[in-house]
Amino acid sequence: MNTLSYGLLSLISHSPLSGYDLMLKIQPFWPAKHSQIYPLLANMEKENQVTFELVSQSDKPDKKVYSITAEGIESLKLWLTEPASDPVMRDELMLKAYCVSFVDPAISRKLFIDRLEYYHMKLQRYKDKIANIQKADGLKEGEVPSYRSPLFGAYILLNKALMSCRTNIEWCEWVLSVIPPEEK
Amino acid sequence: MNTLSYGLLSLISHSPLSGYDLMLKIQPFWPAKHSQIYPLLANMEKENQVTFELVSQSDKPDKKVYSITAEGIESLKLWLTEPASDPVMRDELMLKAYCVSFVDPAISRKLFIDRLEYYHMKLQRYKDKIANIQKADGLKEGEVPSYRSPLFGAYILLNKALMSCRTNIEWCEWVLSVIPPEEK
DNA sequence: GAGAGCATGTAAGTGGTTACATGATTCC
DNA sequence: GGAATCATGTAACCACTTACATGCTCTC
Repeated sequence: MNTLSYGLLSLISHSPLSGYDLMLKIQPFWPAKHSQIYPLLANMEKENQVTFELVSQSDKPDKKVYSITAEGIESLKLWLTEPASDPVMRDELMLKAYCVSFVDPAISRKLFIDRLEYYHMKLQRYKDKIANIQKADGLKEGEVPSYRSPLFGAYILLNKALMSCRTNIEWCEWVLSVIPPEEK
Repeated sequence: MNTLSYGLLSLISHSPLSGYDLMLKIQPFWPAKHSQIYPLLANMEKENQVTFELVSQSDKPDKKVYSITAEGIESLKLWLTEPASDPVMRDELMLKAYCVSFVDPAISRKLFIDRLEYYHMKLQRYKDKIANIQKADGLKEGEVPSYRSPLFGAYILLNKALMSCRTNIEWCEWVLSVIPPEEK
């Protein structure tokens, strides 16, 4: 059971999901490819943390839908009592930013303009998701789901994503404002 | 030449550094252990991206101090013209946050209190560093080094670190304000 | 019929961590 | 003498990515 396994278990704990669904859902919090996820699910099934059910679909291929077991819930609770390890952020733009002085402002600006676009795209997606949660829980704007609501976790996470995204946008715009517009 | 190699090259481009120094300096932007860095430096030396000089020290063990070559500078410039790959963030706290509802508020609170302390520590370190840069470049509070200054990159990066840190602190405090204080 | 999305898996290779190994120097 | 920091390296292992492989279903 590594960190990604616990992450998958977290998602499954809220509602049964297929490996494919898990792969899509976990991206914002812990990027992982399907090739990493499927073997972990098989292991967790062997260790009775999850069970699966084969679900036939008429409009799509069949799938394995995983559910958490009582044993899995206990593992999750135990894991939550342990301190979280330090966050790891790896961003090539940070490395490039360190030596932008070597190249023309136009080249530097492009890096930050691209990144700005990336964050604007993310921002819109997070906004949509948070609106969905509020609709699902019948909440008004800015109202927070109750601590015991299964949506509480998703809500605080989306807020974090939203806040980080806005900060990143602010930073990119500031950097663009301090890079000279042109140079020959 | 992978991303970490270019990151090392970025740092070396500003001033000659030993493998040990590089290991310490690159942590905030691209965490890496010495065991990963030393072999990459040896490779880059073989490919004439960097050269090293053995420096004897009286108060400390001898070291290899690496400098960038003309060829290395060209590689850096070329790398800067390529778009930066998407940032990767992996934070165990995000996964735990998703299922905090399963445990008592006291256990959840601890996770965020610990993280808050972590970010406060970081914040102080970044503040100190930014003050050092402004002193080194003879700048006033809020004044930005010129684009061509070798400190420009470090300055914008430290600002990013500072802003992100503050946003994370804000988020942790908000989460603590929406987790009920106790429960029996 | 081709392409895109859904769905699951394995194999090979790279990136990154932990552990092993050594040794100098300084401070307590 | 022991612990901490500086300094460099290798080996084994785990995490992660890319590529290979297969097949269903829907839309154009």
